[in-house]
Amino acid sequence: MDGQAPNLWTVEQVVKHLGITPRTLRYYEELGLITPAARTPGGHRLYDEATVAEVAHILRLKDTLGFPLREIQQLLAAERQLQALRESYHRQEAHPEARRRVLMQFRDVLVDVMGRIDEKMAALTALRERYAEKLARVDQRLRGDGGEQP
Amino acid sequence: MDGQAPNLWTVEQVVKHLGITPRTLRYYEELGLITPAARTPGGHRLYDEATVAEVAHILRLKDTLGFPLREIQQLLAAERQLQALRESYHRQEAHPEARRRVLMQFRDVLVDVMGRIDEKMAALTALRERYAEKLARVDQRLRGDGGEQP
DNA sequence: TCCAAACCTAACGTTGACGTCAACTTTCTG
DNA sequence: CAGAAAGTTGACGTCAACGTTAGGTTTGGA
Repeated sequence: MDGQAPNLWTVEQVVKHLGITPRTLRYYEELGLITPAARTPGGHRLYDEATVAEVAHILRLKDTLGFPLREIQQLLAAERQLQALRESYHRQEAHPEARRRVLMQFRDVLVDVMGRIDEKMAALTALRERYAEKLARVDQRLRGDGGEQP
Repeated sequence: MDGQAPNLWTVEQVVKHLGITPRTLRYYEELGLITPAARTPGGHRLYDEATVAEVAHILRLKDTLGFPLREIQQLLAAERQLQALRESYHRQEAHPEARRRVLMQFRDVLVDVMGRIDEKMAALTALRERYAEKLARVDQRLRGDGGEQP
């Protein structure tokens, strides 16, 4: 039922969209971060939108948070566990205790990540201020270029 | 004149203060990022407060901005150039044109760095929001733990 | 004075995140 | 239906940022 083709992406489309190389895609797969949604009869990888979005997310975590890929793997694992929980819930297979346990675990992961984000933001704010001050001084000296104290 | 000892730090003091290893300190020196203020008669490195602060700054740039050390080197070079300008200014050796040129160059560096900081902050804000939403949903499900829609 | 702890230089090793090449196979396009 | 372009697996190469080991020298405290 629902024979709708789920709109699959080729390797080339994904890497051009995200500005990466095929090697990166395969490396992430090798580490278990992603799994191509399908293969062509000949073995070429095909990705669905969700996986493309996940790769974009991985890149953000890596580049802006500086997380190593192994940690990102833990994070994604937790998110997937929650997703699995959501689905088991749909099928009414959720033992309330187990359900609660998974939710608490995921909560811990979330709190940890958000704490690290906040740390980064604080450090970035301090850095920004430092450079903003320097910039203000430089601009002042460039403007009133007479002979003030340095 | 002014024979005040400038309060020097040993390698051990620096690394314990900053949570790094001696190897890191030597590596940064190898790259030209820092220079120990002095050596003991026997050759042991000694650092002044300014250098310790610079190492702390390097670590922040590396960890929170994710800058590679070679780029940090450029940044520090620019800052030092400005410092040199400040000193030459004191000694009235500043050709106004050269002075202006250095100031403009440093300004460009500053604007570039601040732009990158702002990019990171924007990305971090988006990430934070994403996880905050997830956290809110999890908390809601943990609280009203009855049988709502997932 | 003696000795453990700290430090030195020089060199090779490791880890993460890919890059690159070889030798094919599949897929798209004219 | 040919040939170029894209993709496959497998393996080795690379680069940054240190870690580690070897073989000595210096230093500070009992």
